[in-house]
Amino acid sequence: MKYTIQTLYEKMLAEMGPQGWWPAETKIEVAIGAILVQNTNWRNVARSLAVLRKETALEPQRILRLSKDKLIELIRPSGFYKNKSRSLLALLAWLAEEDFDYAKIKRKFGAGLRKELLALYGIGEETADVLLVYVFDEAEFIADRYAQRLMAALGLQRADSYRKLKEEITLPAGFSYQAAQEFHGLIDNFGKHYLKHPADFANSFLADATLEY
DNA sequence: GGCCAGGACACCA
DNA sequence: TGGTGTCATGGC
Repeated sequence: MKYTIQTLYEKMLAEMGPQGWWPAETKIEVAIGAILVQNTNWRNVARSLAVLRKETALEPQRILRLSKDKLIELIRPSGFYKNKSRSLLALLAWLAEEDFDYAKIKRKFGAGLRKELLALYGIGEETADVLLVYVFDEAEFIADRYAQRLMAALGLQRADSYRKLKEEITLPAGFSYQAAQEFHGLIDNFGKHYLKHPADFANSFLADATLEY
């Protein structure tokens, strides 16, 4: 079976259903989680968010007022706490410049928003795209490891790095940010179930699928 | 008990 | 540009 990005998304959604990939009540919670989850199991992130919530109610201004050592203590379960505490403060301070008004920030930077995010310490391509999709409501393709593995399994040649895949894949016109959110959740959960080992893919509903883009 | 997860950065050639 | 070492916790 041959798929386009659009029909692949529809197929995965039909087979797997909505994933509810990012468990968060607010956008600031997504932003915090996006930093903490870098190369880390979500289970560990959930621990950090729980204690962080107890201490600060996840109010960014309260987090910004924490001492460095206190912040490190709170996010410790997520690992890489030295880097992540610095990243978190950088992102929150940047968002605070516009009072966490995400629409205003979008208007301010326009198409340059991604580059602005990348300039912040600790925010690379994947985290930048995650923030664009889940915080700034933009339809971006998140070319993470699971996406790379999936697209490679579907026959895509240049899918072996974030940037290569990002250049290869363009979301269809009219693809909504909600669809981009869901697509990412579908891809990552598909990967967890069917791409842990190369042979698993053969048992999936995409076993005979190829991507025609 | 080693391996790895919902990455990014510094350093090197 | 691309490859490697480092950062760290907790589950399996």
